[in-house]
Amino acid sequence: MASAIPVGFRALPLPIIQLSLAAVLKCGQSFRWSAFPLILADHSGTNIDHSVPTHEYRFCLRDRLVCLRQSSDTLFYRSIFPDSPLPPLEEVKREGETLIWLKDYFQLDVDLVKLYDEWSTKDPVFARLRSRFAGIRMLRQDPWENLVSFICSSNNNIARITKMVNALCKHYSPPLVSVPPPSVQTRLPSPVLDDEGDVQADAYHPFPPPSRLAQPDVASTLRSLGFGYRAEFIQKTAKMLVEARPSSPSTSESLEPSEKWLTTLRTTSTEEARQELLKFIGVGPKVADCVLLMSLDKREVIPVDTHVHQIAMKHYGLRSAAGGKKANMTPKLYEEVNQRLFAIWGDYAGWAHTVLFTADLKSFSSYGLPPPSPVPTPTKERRSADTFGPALTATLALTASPSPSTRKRGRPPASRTPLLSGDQNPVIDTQLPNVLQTFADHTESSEGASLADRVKKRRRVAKTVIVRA
DNA sequence: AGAGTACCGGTG
DNA sequence: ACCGGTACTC
Repeated sequence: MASAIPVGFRALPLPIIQLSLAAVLKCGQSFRWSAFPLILADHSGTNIDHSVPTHEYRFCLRDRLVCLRQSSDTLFYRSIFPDSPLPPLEEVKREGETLIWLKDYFQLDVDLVKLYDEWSTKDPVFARLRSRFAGIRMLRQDPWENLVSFICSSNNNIARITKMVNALCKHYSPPLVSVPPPSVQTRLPSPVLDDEGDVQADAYHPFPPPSRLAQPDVASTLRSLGFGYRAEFIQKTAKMLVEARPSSPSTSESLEPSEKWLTTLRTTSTEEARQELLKFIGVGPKVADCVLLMSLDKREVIPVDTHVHQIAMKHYGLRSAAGGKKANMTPKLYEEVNQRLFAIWGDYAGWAHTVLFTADLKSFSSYGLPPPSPVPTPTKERRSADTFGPALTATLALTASPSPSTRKRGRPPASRTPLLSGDQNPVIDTQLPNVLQTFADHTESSEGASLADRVKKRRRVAKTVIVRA
């Protein structure tokens, strides 16, 4: 049965193995996507029909709410604006913009299957996972939102980070639109009586700009919102950013200068960008690396936390001097883990790391069998005891990591096969010209700088930090 | 320099 | 206790 296009949506042909919304939007990259079930869970719990979307996902941008649904071979999208409905011509134009945003945000010009193939040949551990954890790719997020979100992430869990980020948006930016949740389809023809009049619309708030969070009272307010000690971090970081690049009074609608500056770090070297990020309060090695990877195009960067450390020890033969479970994450250890994993995965190591990381989330331990299926119900995030499923005790005969001087980081994109096959019917998007911004060719000249080195130097002394050549 | 500790909630 | 870390001190 040819899957019907949901009313109001447009269709983009896209195999689910290239992008699994269910996995990617809920695995701790972005914390601002909301998910709605579209189908009442049937009691058997089996035989889920993947030709029909099971969920709708929503994300609030500056000027529009983006709504997504996904079937096994199609991504459905639509936008909702404060002033909709729009004139037909205007709507076509705006949906074109949304499509461009989608391709950029999901980095759809990167062939994920090709990457999976490459990782599989290099890494038997990955090869065993790939079928169960397909479609997990790196988002290309807004750097400012990404930075704030991951300042929140320190010593924290996904559920709480999500609450915090949502509270922050609700408190510091006005609602853009209010939209009722999508209607749920029941399997049986007898419709459950839903008091149609009572369905309350959810308000969607964009992410607030730096200037809004730079105000002094923000710290105490965020504290009262449950941010803990991160409240001060956020306010101080916003203040630093705004003071370094003040907004001119006239800029109203576009990005603030500080946001634009953050985005320019996409075209700088990884090391240079990292040093800039480490200047901010509340940003240490882990958070900096998350931002580098998730919004600044540094796809080779592997953020190392205790879980990644565990994974490296369990599956990749990492035996640290200070090994053992209770080893503190020292800069030295951080670099060890980082280097070991980079040696295995190479250029897109950060992307590979995210697949493994997601696979290690308990909420994804039951992530469908091949081909990928949506996550059952958002369960609580937790690490699974036996990660990666049964029989993964393969000890790897790992070759020694390349010396720091030989390791190459940040090479230009490798695989760029277009995924989107075009020409469908009018409602379906045809292949658009590739308007996506491609990565700048930031070939590293500073290969010698090890993480251990760069972590040593601390913020505020950063003026002394010179990127080595 | 490198190790140790406090920190804000939440979870097990 | 443990935690998807960081700032600060010694």
